Amino acid sequence: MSDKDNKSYRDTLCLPKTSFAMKANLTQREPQLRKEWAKNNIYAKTRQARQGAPLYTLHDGPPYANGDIHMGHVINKVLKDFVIKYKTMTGFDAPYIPGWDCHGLPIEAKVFTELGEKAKEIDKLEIRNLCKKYASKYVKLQSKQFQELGIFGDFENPYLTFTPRYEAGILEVFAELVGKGLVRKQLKPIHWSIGCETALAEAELEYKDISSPSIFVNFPIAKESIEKLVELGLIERQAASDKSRICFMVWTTTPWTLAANLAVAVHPNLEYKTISCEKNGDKFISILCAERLEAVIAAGELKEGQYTVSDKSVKGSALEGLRYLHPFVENNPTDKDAYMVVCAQYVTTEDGTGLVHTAPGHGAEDYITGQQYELATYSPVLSNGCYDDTVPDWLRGRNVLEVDTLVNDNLQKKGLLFAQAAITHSYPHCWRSKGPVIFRATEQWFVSVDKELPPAGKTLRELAMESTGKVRWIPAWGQKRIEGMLESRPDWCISRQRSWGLPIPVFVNSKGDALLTKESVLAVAKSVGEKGSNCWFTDSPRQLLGEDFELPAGFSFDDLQKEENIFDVWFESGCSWYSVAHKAGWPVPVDLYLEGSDQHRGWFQLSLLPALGAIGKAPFKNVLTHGFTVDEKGMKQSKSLGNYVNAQDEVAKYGADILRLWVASVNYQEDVRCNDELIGRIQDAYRKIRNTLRYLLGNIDDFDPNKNSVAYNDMFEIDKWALQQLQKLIAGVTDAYENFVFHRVFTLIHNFCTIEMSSIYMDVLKDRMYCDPADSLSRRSAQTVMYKIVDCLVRMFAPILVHTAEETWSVMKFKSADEDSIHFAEMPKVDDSINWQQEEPKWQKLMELRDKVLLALEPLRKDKIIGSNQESSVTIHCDADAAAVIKNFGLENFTALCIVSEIKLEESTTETKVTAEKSSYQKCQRCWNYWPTVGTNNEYPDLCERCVSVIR
RNA sequence: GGGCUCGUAGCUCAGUUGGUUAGAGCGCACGCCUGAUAAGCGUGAGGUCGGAAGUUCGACUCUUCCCGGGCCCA
Repeated sequence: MSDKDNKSYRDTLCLPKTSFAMKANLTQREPQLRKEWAKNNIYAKTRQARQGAPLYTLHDGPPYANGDIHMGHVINKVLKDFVIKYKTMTGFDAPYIPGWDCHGLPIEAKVFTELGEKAKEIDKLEIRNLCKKYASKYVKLQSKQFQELGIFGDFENPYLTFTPRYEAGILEVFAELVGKGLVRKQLKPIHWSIGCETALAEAELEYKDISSPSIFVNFPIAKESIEKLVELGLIERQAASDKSRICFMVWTTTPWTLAANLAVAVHPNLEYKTISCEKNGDKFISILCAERLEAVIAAGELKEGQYTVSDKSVKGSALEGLRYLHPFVENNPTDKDAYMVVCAQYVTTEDGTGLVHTAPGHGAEDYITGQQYELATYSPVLSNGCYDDTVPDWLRGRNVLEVDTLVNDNLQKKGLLFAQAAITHSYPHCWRSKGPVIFRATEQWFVSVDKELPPAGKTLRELAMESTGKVRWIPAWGQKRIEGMLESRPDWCISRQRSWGLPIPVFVNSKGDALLTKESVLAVAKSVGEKGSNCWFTDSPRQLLGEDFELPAGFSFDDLQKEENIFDVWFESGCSWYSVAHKAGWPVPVDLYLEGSDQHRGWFQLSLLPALGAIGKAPFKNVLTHGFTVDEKGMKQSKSLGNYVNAQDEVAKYGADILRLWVASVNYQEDVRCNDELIGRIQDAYRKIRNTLRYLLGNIDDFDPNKNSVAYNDMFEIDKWALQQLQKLIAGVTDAYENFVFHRVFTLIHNFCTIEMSSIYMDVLKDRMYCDPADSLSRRSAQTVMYKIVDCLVRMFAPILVHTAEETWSVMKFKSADEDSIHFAEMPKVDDSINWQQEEPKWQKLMELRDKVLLALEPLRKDKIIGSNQESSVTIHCDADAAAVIKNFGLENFTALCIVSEIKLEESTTETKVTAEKSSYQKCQRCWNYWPTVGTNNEYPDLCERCVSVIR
């Protein structure tokens, strides 16, 4: 038999035929598909297709409009797209309105950097316009990059936080909070540039090493507190009455802040001792942390014998409440308590004395401690860096950066300066004036979280804590996390002293009274909604509020100034549930917020608070979070570490569907390991799915479901099995999608393609599909099933492999639904008439037997007795049970299932055993089976009976 | 330093309320096929479940501590 003859039989076979290419060529095919989608307005059409259907609202959290998108964006947006597409395919009207966070310092800072020297001459409005331009540029860029991932949405009409409509919404929410009395003004220390006389944000600080004074200062303890120390046993009674001065020893590197000292902080759990010594003729007993003794002795250059240390020690908590005298301020300048020991967790033993000089008006931690102990936020420093009149006269009007020597001399004279030196340390400087930055308390606007608000009479914090139980958090620990944050969060400082943002609409009169009422805010909201927030800078108060606005008592338009604070951008994005969702007509709470787990503190919390304040409800029903991308070792990714994965590069290299499949393959609830290799590996899985489709499509090329379908009951057993497996798959995939467990969708589909399809069903089917007559029941039975499988598979992975699904849909000759795009189609549902559970035990036994058969062939193959399975003849020595299973199934069917030429059954009492040998029959040159009928036909001596009948 | 969280084969994932020799797919190795062919099939080797201690008759599953990550704070 020559090759040529073989060829002639080849032509009598029904081999797979399809235009669906094996090679995906995603990077070229995908852009073409997207062009088609754009041309056909795919998103608008999806919405039309679901008009009137129940809404499913996923509200997009706005990414910051700066820079290229990265892998974090990819995960976030692709997950959202999975949800939107899945919900659409299950019959919901699932709109997606993408948004961008456009205001804020990073953009303003970039614009300043780009301007360079020119920045100083440019006015606020011009800066704002440049910022708007900058933000718009990146909105456009990111929008394009998102769409390149195959994401559908209203990218023509995204929400941008700088638009008048959005800004007005923020003010409308703010008005509610104002109306409920939640907004108040309070002093708070912030970074202050003396050179620029302006507040600075963290991002505007440059850290430089400078030399600062390092001084150890004794704060004399008040008489009544000395008595307590005696009671504690830390001070001996005799010592208390002799001429020693008993002090708390503190350490500082900013002597100028001593003028604003209001407290001394200790760590409640550290041990404190006394050191007694004589220095410069003064006798001291100083209290300090036991662990710092050695360092302090060294700093004071005390020699052995010049000092004694107490044996007794007390915990810091025992010192709480003890009082001292300020070293140079005679009377407490504030209207609140001062000059006592307080406890703070941040006190360390790394430097200093373990007693921390605390000036609530001049330090972040000091401020928090001050709040806890109800101290004043005392900051006797003017905007130009000079002391005000509340300090001792020898400091008044002096620049705080030039008084270190004065302070030291004063302390020296009083004998309170234990030691002084210089240290070099990193210290923040202003990025523009380059001078050192100070902490200075300024008036800021706050949203109170502990003030009761009408009508419930509960605080925002209480409402927030109650609301978390009503939200479904995915994963569930999100609830604990956000509750922890809500429990401990301070009042929300919503004001910033910048240009690029929405102004806080506060007016002040010359007496310094602020005009901020629900009505005034709503009046400004109207102006802003019409003209945009630039009007705050261009219009007069009268214009902003409107001619008919009724000013409250004490205010007149002739005496009204505008404040120039802007909102914290978090307040802006925290109002999106109103500015976007509510204004789009969606019911609030919306169905789903879906962001990275950092947003528990960020967007989730800061959307929850305004919503509770304004409407008394959380803005979301479900909150789903995902983890962060890390490198292959699980470490944080960064450009500087060199383990950064560039999202654009990956899309360009592999195509969007590969990235999307990768997102679907990982458990996003945890950190996601990610590098080029890991993404590249997903291509294998993609190819398996693609080839499975290709094979199925190739085998139904001549199948018209309307004409050739076979009823379930008339099908071959293995075809029924395949349909049963499909139902099982649909059930699993549906459940996984419903619960947002996309990696289970991936695993289920991938395993289905690999095991049920490729390695079992499609392999078993070859003989029937290729060799039986084209229009035979056996082929039509299998084709009915394969058609159904393609149809269901493509729908099930459509939300993930958006391009490949569309491509598949387009090559399907007979579509089961008359939709132009797979993305309008519906998800398959389980066919309840097919009871797959019932058949499972039977099939499990059959498959186990099949495995035993296949295993028995291996030795023959190894010994080169057979090559393919078809060359073998198998004998199964099986128990009655197994024999029954096989007989019931049909020996012929089982032989086909194993793809061998012959199986003989021999009942045996022992354990089931399979033996195999080379078939004694001849090989049919058409179907390659070794069957007894080969050679029985004279006309075709090289064919089996079946093949003879087919080619006749 | 604090809150939350994660750590099962090379990779991605399963492992119900603690209970037989810890599973799957991929990858890898070896072999087969050459009528899915830059495809397809089979077989096999890989984990003692981050580490230690404890509770228990019995723990990957519970407790404590430690190590190493991540997010958010300080």
